[in-house]
Amino acid sequence: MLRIAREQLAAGDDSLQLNTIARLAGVGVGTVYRHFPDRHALMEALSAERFDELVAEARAAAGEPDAVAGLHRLLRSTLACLLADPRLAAVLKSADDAEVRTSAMKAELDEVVAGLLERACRAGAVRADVGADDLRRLLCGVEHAVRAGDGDARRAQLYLDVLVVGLRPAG
Amino acid sequence: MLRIAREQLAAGDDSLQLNTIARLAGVGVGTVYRHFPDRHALMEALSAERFDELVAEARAAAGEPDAVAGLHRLLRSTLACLLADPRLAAVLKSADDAEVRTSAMKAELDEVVAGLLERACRAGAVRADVGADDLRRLLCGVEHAVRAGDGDARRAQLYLDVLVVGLRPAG
Amino acid sequence: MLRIAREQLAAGDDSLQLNTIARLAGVGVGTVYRHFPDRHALMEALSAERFDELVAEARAAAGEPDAVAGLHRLLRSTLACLLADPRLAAVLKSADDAEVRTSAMKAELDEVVAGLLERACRAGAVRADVGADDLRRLLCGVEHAVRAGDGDARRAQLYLDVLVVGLRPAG
Amino acid sequence: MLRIAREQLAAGDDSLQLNTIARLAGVGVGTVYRHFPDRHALMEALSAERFDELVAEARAAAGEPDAVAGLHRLLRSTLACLLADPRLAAVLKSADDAEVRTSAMKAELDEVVAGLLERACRAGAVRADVGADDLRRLLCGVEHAVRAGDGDARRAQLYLDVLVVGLRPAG
DNA sequence: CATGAATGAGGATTCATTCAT
DNA sequence: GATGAATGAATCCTCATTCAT
Repeated sequence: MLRIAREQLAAGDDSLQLNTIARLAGVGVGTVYRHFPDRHALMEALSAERFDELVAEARAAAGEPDAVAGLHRLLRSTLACLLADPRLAAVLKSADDAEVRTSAMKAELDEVVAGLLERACRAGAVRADVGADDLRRLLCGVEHAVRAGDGDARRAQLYLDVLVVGLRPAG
Repeated sequence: MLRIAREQLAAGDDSLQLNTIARLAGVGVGTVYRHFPDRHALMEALSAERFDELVAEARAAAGEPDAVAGLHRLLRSTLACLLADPRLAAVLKSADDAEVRTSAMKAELDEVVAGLLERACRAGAVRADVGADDLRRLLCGVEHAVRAGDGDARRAQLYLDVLVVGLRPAG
Repeated sequence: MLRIAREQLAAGDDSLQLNTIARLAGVGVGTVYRHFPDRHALMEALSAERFDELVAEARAAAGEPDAVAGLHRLLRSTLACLLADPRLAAVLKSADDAEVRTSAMKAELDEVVAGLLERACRAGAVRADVGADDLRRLLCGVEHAVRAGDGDARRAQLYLDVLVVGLRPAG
Repeated sequence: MLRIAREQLAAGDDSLQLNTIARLAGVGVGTVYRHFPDRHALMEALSAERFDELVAEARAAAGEPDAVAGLHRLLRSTLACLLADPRLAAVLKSADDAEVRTSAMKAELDEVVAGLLERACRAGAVRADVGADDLRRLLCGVEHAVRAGDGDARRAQLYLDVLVVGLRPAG
């Protein structure tokens, strides 16, 4: 069922029609509705797996001895995740979650990132007034900027660079 | 008619239904369709005025003797415009325009910004591999980041700061 | 639902609007669309019953010992069917069918008619260069001619007569 | 204006939208409406020229010394006209005319044909119970039959043949 | 007499959602 | 719990027609 939904998205159909998914998945519409009350819930479910990967990546980055290297790794891998799955970006941005698990993962991510940020800050690589939430929003912004143009992948590196430099304490 | 559309948007209705607008404006649906073949055209029309202001601001910023000060002013005013009118941001991002005038204004803006960027680059405030198009996309990204959270206006200043610093030549 | 559609047609409304039918039938529009994707499908469904009768009649006519009498009977009964239900004539004319069943019935009809034609041909009542398809088209033509005037039923007999005579081998 | 309409029809657009014609013709919609109150009037105007040709042909056919040869010529040329211009066929079938001129031409045609028919009848080539009106309707029927299939031109000759033979006194 | 902007009834179609089986 | 037929509000858009200029 999720597989079908993913295939639909991959095929360029962003509408995520529950009816269509049900038909393609060979199950009744009601069944889909039972599992995912609305499209938002479906979206969260769709991105949950990637979200897991994202958190794992973040945790690994936070585990690096060198905080600055860890931060760079975090930024890079997070952006990669966001670009790989637009759904994930949407979930990350959205203020209200359909599933508690999503909220929990967000909190977990923020906690991990906050820890890394603090270390990076003490190392002088990041200004003090930037929090985990800011970082999330800024990364979503970069994702947005990358997506705005044609699919030129080299821009992703440039924009990420701008963010890395921009995060340094001003002066 | 545009007034009604703006009121609708102000009232939180982003759907921009041509039918509804027609009804509220007291004109026939056909009239709306005559003026704006589709929603995109309407959106461009809605933002055209602001776009004018934006270009004027950009021209003023580009006219400043100090290129760096000019650039900062450009970034600040552009972000302000984008935040003031979500439609403008959408038009700025979109790759294909409904009206030629919109494309013309985009070209004009890019030209003005490109000139300023070059000067700022020679002054050492901006890395050489960032073009007018990149700046536009990055600003849209910042707008996105600002909008992502609750309406905390102070974040706008922070994110803009990050962009300004991030644009400096790395190293 | 089909009943309502038939009533509409009987009432002189040839537009077969799916919306109207839904309303009158007391079912949702979607229901009608589920059953009949477009008007053509509805038309085929409407005429399917009569088409059955037509095929049965044709089969009976083909079963007559005297091929010539059978052919006359076939022409007479077919024309009667076409005049009784304009939908049936339309379906018979149309090149592409919505339902496979319709195509199957057409093929069946043609087969039966082709057999009878051959016998009648051998009996000297029909020229050799007229096929089942031609007969179908000619009958539709006669139907058209009958309908062209005011509803003078006597003309039907005359025009059918012209066809019968016209089918004879020239000379 | 008529030229534009004809071009539209030639291009396969049978809708004959007065608005479109006006736009393409570079005149106001009102102007079109002034000349042709409705689509029927336009259609008649469009076919008037052909109708002239048809009447001229009929007159020529009626003028032939040999009534039978004349009748055959009449049938052949009329069918050719009908096949050349679907509008003409529609006008010929329609019971009520928008313009008096159309009715006049119909009357004229019928008169000419009636005369020829009577001569052909006396010559034994046509049954007595077929009038000019019947002939018109039968020819429209043949046109219909020809059009029903793919554009196989050879069928036209066959069906016309069937009509010619069918018109002979039975027996 | 020409114009063409404005009209808005009308018709087609979709799709989220329910609920009896 | 699963099903999927039924629902019908909602939306889109067209186009014949009018009438003030």
